Amino acid sequence: MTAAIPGTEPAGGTTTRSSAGRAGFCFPRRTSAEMTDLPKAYTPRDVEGAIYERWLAADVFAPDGAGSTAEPDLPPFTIVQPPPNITGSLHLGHAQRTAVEDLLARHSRMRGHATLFLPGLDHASIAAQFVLDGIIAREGESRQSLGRERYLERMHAFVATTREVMLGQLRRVGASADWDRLRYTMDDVSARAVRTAFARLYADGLAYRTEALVNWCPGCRTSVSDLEVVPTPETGTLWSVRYHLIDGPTDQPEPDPAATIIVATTRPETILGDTAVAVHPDDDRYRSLVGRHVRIPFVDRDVPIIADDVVDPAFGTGAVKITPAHDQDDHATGLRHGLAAPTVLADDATIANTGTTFDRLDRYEARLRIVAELAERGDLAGEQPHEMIIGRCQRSDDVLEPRLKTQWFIRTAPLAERALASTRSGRTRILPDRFEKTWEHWLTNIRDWNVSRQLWWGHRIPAWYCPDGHVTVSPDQAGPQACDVCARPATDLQQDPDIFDTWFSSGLWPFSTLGWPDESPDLARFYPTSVMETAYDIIFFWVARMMMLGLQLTDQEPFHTVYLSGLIRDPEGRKMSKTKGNVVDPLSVIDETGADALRFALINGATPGQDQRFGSARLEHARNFANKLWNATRFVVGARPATIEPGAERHLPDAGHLGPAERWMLSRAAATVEAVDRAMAGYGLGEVTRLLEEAIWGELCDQGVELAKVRLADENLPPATREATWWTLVDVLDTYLRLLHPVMPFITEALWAVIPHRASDPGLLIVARWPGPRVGTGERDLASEAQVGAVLELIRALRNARSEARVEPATWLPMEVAVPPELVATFEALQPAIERLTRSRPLTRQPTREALGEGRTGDATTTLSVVAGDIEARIQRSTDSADGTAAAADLEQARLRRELAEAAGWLEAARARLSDEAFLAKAPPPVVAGAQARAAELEETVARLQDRLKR
RNA sequence: GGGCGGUUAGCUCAGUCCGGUCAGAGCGCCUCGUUUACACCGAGGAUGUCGGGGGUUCGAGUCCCUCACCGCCCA
Repeated sequence: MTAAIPGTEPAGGTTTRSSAGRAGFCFPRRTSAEMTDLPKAYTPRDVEGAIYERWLAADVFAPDGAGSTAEPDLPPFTIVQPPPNITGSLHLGHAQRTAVEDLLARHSRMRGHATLFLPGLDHASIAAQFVLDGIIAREGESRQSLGRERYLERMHAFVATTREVMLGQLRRVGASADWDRLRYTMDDVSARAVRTAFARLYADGLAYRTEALVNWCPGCRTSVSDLEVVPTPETGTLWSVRYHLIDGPTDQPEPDPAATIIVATTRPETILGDTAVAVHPDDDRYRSLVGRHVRIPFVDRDVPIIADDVVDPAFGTGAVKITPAHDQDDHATGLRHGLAAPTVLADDATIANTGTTFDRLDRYEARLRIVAELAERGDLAGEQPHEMIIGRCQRSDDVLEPRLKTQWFIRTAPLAERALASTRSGRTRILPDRFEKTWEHWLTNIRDWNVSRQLWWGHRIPAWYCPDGHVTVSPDQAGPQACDVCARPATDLQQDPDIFDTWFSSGLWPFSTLGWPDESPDLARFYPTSVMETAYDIIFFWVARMMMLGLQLTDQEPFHTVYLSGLIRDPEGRKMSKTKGNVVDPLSVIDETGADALRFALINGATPGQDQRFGSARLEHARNFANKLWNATRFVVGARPATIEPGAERHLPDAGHLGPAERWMLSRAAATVEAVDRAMAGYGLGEVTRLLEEAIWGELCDQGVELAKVRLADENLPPATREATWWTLVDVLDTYLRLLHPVMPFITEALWAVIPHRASDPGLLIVARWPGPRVGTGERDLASEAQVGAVLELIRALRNARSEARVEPATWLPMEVAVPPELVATFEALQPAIERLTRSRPLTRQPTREALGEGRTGDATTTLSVVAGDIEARIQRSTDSADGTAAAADLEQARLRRELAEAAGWLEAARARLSDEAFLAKAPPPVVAGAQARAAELEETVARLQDRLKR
């Protein structure tokens, strides 16, 4: 079995085993000499690309791929990726979400579920147009100058390039997605789903077309939904304008210069569209004026003074102008009072159709001119700064205009009701659950959803209008044959020029990706999906609409769990944004530290729904952890006893030859499996990484390996003993590589390839089994954990004492130790390791504490006393060196006094507790017993320390 | 105005659901150290009245009330 292929080579190496399923994508087995040729430091760059290629070649991503090891009896697991916008490149937030999704997918795959991680991209109509408009503007072109057809050609070319960039990024992050099922919100299947969905909603009376006040963005030249309005506090001006009264609408040619009513407004330019002045019905100041009329300046329109409850008498003068076509509240007032609603703003927010000299002026310029002219006429009664909230466009930041438009709306009330029922009943669960409150509030107050967009890039609304105004909605790609109402031929019909809000196709995503509206095999098998992962800031855009449309159109919850990630912020806690210049490119991070480190760093700090700051410290820590794991594996692989053949098939360590340290390691690994399973079950992903870091770095590397080294190096031990130790290390390492794989897929796959496997293992870790009953590390062994734990505690205490006494770390000193009977066997078995780790030689075990010899080597000035639990030890300092000076004795005395003070403090607290009769009477017995045991232990420790200090 | 989250070691954060060795981790800092896996390392150390106040309880970062500050969402 020779395979002199460097570890960094991609696929193509020989395999040592011949199971048909794994041939061709197995890492080459190497001889011992070659194994230790693993580079000293982990260089992700050298392995990640090759490993990803290997996964692809093995066809392990797809639930039904050739390399799949899914068990047919288990239900499938589906996670449909919320598609990122195709407008450019992925940012850290995308990387984080992909890491979480991929983690869930890999975990489920290893547990034997047929796992579909379905990737996709979103056409993002308004966002994409915004980006493309910027690009063509630099070429001196515009949407209008190109025309719809050429504009869309440009768009297709643009997204063709960004698409490849983004898919490349997803692969670099390590997404184990089924690329053959890659979907795009503008592909043919999605288009058909959109048409069908809309036609069904229309047929069910849930889609309707009406003239209504919409949020209009003059920059984007389209309406936007309520969700896309960003309320922005600004300091504006509140102008007071004098309106002149006339006796009636027609009978008085000129207003009375003396009789006026003063209205307050922040938007003087909309005066041109005023159709009333409103006051509160109970406002005595104006009671007599209600029913009279005023003449609107510039347009000379005579309008009534009306009384309405919505007017706040405390606002401004208590009288307000009413502009139904350009203000949400005024619109409602206008409807109540049957007022006309003349539109005075064009799509680009210039003044229009007023017949005044202000026509074609921009809204802000018109405002200034109007204010100036009012002042000139003496009708400006005052102006003052005014704090207000104005709506801006989420995309372009333009100030939005309420405008009357005829558009399509989705009736949300019945849909929201079903979505609420799902979460209330627990059929769909939102994590963290506090977001269910937000969810409730939003869905109970939801308004109808405006889905028309006056854009070009997106799904065209499949509605046709005949010259008589009849509406025909058709799901057919070719459109209707004839008008549904009057049967006019299709040639007489005009399709609605508008497209759908992007989020309409997003709402269909969990099932349109699986073939809906067809009853496709994928839909039958993978729908409803399992988990929807997304950032909490788009719970309404995405999750709510998927739930509403999913329930309405498929009669099923589209997913049973919603996992809401927090947002990634910069080290100062600010949102990352291009304008702030604090965005981090995930690819540059991956280039520097590897995808695994990035993933670990992103998941390590993650608590569901909680934002996290991301900085280099976190990342370096993750990289160091990867390197630690790399080197631990390097050690294990290189430490193979000569009696084990290179490439030998893996088997469990021989129980008869296990020492305490081995049993401890196996038990700790079993404990970690349990803890990780618990954390995973609760989606505590950050907890998973913490557990694994502690188990791998804190236990296996810092303690397990250190204990094992001594046995492995001991030529006097029988081969079977050393073999058992090595197989233990292999077994534990194998377990941890499996547990860590969903978080750090590349390095674990690379390392797993160089440790021995069982015949039943597949050739790749990605499809190997998650540790558990079938592939476990055995049972917990609590006795071994406690005994070895006591010895580890002794080692810590000895090192501590030496360090505090400023003993040179390299100095070997004689030690005597008294060990309680129940620990003797463990102690003796670990004695060589204890000697080595504490630099104690010769180490003499005394039968009792009393036998610990003061008298043997001298007095207290040359002895360090160590008390660790039930074990007590004396380190004999050499009298012929500086260690034996009076200064050293002082240090020892000081150390003992400190330890005594600490123990005495604890003891005092414990006694106080036990002397509290209420505690004894009311606390549960186990707690009392625990307190008593602790007090006894502390008494013993205090006594021993006092004893040492007396001598 | 309503709702939610945060406030724990110099910094970044776990721990709060299910009250009793929970006062933790990493980074930073200090002291040592080239023991053949790893200096992307090891051994050791210092630092916190767990935001303030009140309450419940034998016992409270942990439960309740209240206040303050920071942030987010909704209106």
